[in-house]
Amino acid sequence: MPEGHSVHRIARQFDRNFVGRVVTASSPQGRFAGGAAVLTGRTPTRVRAVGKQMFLEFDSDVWLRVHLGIYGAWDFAGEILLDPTIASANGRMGQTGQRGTDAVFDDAGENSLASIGAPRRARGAVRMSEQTRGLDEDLEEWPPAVVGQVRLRLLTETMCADLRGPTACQLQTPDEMLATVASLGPDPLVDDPAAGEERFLAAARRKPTAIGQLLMDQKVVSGIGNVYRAEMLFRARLNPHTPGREVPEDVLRSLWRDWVVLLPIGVDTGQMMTMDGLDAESYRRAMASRDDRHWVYRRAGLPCRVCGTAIVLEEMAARKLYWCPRCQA
DNA sequence: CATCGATGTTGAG
DNA sequence: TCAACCTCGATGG
Repeated sequence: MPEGHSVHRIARQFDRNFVGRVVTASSPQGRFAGGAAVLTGRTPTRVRAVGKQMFLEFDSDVWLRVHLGIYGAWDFAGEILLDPTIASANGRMGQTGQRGTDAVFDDAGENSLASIGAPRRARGAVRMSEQTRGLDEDLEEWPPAVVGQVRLRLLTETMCADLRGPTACQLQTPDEMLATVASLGPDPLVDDPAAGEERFLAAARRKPTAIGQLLMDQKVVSGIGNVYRAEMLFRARLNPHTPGREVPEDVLRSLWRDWVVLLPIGVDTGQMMTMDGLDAESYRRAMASRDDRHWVYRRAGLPCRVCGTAIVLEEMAARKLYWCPRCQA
């Protein structure tokens, strides 16, 4: 489920909490036992996020590549050092350095600092109920009990990161990591924006493929998923079926520049906020509820926020596509 | 309790 | 084009 913004947020958490600290790695589920054995005793040295993929380097010259796919998520627990550059949507950002309680039990779902990736609303709720029953803080387990299917657990003295449900979790050599990165389209937070714009333009122009599919193609541009795709097309008032080669160059450039704007907002807020020009009350509502956050995504049959026409839902390349047939005619 | 669906990608046919 | 992958919260009976 995570689009590019989530991966950059996760990378920042690893940079803050794991880089420079020796880890113990394990695969409670067993499906990454070999990789965990290789990582144990090593120290993360740096982290890269490109599009929807994260690369964590360990000494020496071992890279962990993780792609969360549609189900994956990282759960963090322990004395989480919050990254000062990212905010928590529910305002608990300021409560740093606490084990368990606030950060872990944050129930903000996709916005939670404790769980980034697929929404994990109930996880926090479950533990909340235990706490409500009077769970003594001293009895909190460390390391935390494994819950569910954990592919990879990375443990430092103070932090625990559990990876579950990834599409990809593998070790790479430096060359393999570089080859993977080279296969990906430009990412506004990795590439120089001007250079990225040219790369995007070169990959999208002259293509017979619908722009709605090109935006989802990670070789064309990195990090855009189904939500940002639909929203960016609406913001550009562009028909999703327009072949890339028929999209005017200045419109293609504006699509890239819109991604340059939207991605950092997503990284900073933890939400795919794609509406702008809102008054204070509308903005508050949009940040509070996903139903009020988007122009067209998940709004099938509802009136377009601009023209009132019913939002269309159709399948494009086996993914749900939402758009306004009037605004995006 | 069973079934469905999701912010994704790969590879077979 | 479509099934498979993989996890779990939401939904419905």
